[in-house]
Amino acid sequence: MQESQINMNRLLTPPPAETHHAASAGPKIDCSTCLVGRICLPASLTSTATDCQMVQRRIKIVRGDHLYQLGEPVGDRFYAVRYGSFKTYHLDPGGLQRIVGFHISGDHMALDTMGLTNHRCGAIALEDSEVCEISYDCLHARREALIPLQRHFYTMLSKEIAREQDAALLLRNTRAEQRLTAFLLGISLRYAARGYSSTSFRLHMSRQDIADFLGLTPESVSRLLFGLKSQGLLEVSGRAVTVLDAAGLQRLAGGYVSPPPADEAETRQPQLATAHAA
Amino acid sequence: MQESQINMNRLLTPPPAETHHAASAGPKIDCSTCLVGRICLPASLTSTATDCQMVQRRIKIVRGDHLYQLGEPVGDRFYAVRYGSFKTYHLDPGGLQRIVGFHISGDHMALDTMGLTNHRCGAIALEDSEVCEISYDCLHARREALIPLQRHFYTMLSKEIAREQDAALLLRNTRAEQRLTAFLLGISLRYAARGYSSTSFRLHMSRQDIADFLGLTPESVSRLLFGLKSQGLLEVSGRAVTVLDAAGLQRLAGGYVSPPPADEAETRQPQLATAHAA
DNA sequence: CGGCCAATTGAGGATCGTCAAAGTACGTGG
DNA sequence: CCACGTACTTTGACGATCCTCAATTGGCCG
Repeated sequence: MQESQINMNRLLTPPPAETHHAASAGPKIDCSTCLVGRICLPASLTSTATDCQMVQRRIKIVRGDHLYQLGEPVGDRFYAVRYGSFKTYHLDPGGLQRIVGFHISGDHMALDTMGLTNHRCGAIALEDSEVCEISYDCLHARREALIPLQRHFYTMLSKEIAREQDAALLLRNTRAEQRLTAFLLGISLRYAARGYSSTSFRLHMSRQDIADFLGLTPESVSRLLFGLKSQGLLEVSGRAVTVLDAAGLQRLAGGYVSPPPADEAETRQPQLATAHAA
Repeated sequence: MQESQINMNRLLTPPPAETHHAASAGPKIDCSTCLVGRICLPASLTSTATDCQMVQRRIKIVRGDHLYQLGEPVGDRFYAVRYGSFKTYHLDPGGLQRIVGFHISGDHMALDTMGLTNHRCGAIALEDSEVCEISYDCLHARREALIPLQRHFYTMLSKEIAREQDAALLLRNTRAEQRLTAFLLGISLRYAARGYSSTSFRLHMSRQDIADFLGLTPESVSRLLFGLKSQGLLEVSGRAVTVLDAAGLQRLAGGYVSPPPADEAETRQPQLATAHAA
């Protein structure tokens, strides 16, 4: 966590009503007087938020600095942007930084970490900014007191978000062949995790559905499958698929898997590999 | 909700241990004997799940039938696939069905509806399948008793998922120009919602970041911006943007917006259009 | 003023979509 | 059991989109 007091590049950032000039842990932070309160929180909840000290402190981040690092342990908190803007990113399988999204005032960040132990994304300030740090404690008596079932529920939600992020990552950064390969490998892995054969399975969806999911056309899917067949990587007959060379497919997929298995993909270690520019 | 007793296309679906042949609301459903229990739930939680009657009933769905419809009101429940497979879809701005994802045994569905009132996606069985219906009630004493702050928190998470889904939708189905336009309009809308000018603003991120986020190259972004400029739709100078013809941009974006504003995109009414089966 | 990074511009080419048609699987009905 | 119709899948030719590579311009900071 970084803080600072310098401020520049303030084209769109009106000076906040009253700013504490460091990570301020003042007695009580009043959400009802916050200029972005109506975006960040329903009006009916601002007084509640103030009462239970939802915002524990405000943090200033200098342009270019991290609010939180990728892989960093998650504290029991998330953030709301008070002013300024951020980008969040994660690393693709090649270890390159890839944008997940942009966040401006009123937006929330690190919501996807609720059920995780480490940050999946890093957050960098695009300009000098300030965020409100919000603790989960105000939402539950105490996080440690969460019943395991609830905890698991949160984890599921976080992974749902992670799944969508990974799907978007794949769509943004890969070519058709790589995308399809990653898709097939994903299916294979998921079946394997459930005790089915990972090398011989049936695609229950149509080519149209696969194409749609991968941002392609059915014709392309068909041609690409033929291509993989020609390379001796798999056997395809209609919807029946047999993986012949899993390692070869892995190589083609280049570390991507889509969609990730439902519950078995823990915080993955981004391993460095061949780097290719955008 | 549909149920049936016929079963076919069972290439990958071993007969579940003991199957109730309709939507069965038997006294207690035992998760510890379920074959997918280890995928769907941590082993340490299966007995807890059984005790608090987490799974209220099991539902059979015939191939091609909906588990839930798009736009349908959300009951306080979500689903786990017991066997079979599903696709989830939503409609693009043109009203066409677009795949969100595929789900096989052990996967969860409708998790993204926790904080919503209506289903954002429809779910269709790709083969004869069975799901476990799980109530939120086991996670909290009673959903109605949720404190407003918690409710809002859930809503935020759901919208986070929705945001990611929409981003993926955009990436899959649009061309570069449409994508960039949708991006700019999204920025504009978000600024407007925060009281800033929606017609004149500054892009705080680099062209590289924009390109990365949209699955393009910086060169393309640059060219496309020039194109929009040539069409008289906006004025660009470095990172400063002035929208000249918002209506024209809307037309180009074709109903897409990326990313959706943080909190103002409520449950959209899906208009029925061409439907095509699995 | 000079250096560095970001942004632009240009030329060429690979990828993948579009359109059209033929082939195949599957379920239905005779 | 076989014929038929429908929907899905494959195959082919062509073209647009967008990436790649390279060089130039512009802006910001020391």
